[in-house]
Amino acid sequence: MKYSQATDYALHAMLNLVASAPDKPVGVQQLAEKLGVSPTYLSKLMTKLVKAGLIVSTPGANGGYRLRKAQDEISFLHVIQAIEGTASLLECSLDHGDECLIQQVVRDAERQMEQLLASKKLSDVAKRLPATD
Amino acid sequence: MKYSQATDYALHAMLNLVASAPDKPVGVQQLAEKLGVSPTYLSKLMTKLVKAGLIVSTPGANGGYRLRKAQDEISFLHVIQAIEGTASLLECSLDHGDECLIQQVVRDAERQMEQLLASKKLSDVAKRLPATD
DNA sequence: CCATTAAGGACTATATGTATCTATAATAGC
DNA sequence: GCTATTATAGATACATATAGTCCTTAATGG
Repeated sequence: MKYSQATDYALHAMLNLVASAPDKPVGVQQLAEKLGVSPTYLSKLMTKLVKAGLIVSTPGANGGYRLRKAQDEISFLHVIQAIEGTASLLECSLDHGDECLIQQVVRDAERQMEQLLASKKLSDVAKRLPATD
Repeated sequence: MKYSQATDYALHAMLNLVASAPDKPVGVQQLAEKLGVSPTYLSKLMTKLVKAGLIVSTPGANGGYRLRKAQDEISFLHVIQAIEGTASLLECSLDHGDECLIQQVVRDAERQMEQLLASKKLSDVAKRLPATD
């Protein structure tokens, strides 16, 4: 089980936005160049982040993306779920009367992980960053 | 991000083995019937569990599968990793000098989840089971 | 020897992830 | 209003992973 590569791109793109001036939008071109991804592909991922309410986009000349909220209000979980979705890790395929005990265990574990990912904000990592990332 | 359906099958199959007599092997036919999966497909999953050292198989008449260790020594993590593998949740695609901070956060969260999954044994669920599962 | 059962290889189908290209819409600056 | 710039959306293509089938081989018990 792995996160998609898109999630990795998205997280790095978000950190780039954090490192940029908060008032000046960053274009997908610049972002794509830093991450070494194709602009058109990254563009789709950015759109997902927009729809998730994490960033805002402004089209047109001098347009681009910027954070919608403060960097200490955006968690890793926010970004990850914007890309990966919020589906549960394990869906029981059987139908044994009540709730599946196996499913419950896995969901507990999942919640544990999500709790940590929700507590980690972009600012936690950004403050330990050099110039690029 | 989701576990494959195969993981769900494997976990349920293991619990079935736990619920069965410890000396008498259970055939893939019976297991498949209970889980509602095709025997040939389930067979491949069982083989993975064998190779992971969780169960032993005996071919031939009256053959089948049985646990290799006690049920309180087999964790959810064992079963899950036997099917899903042990690859890390997020692999950083960039090469920024030192270790990627994003990756570190995700790995911490992953470890958190694995720790809980490792602490949950088959016996923890088995003792709260009715007849079937 | 024969019936039974697991293991393994080849193969197919479907879904998902990773893109690319083109067209459309919105915005800033002139 | 015109033009350049930039995000959005749709169609398409390709690779990989998942889910599943079928057939053959090997091992075991009676």
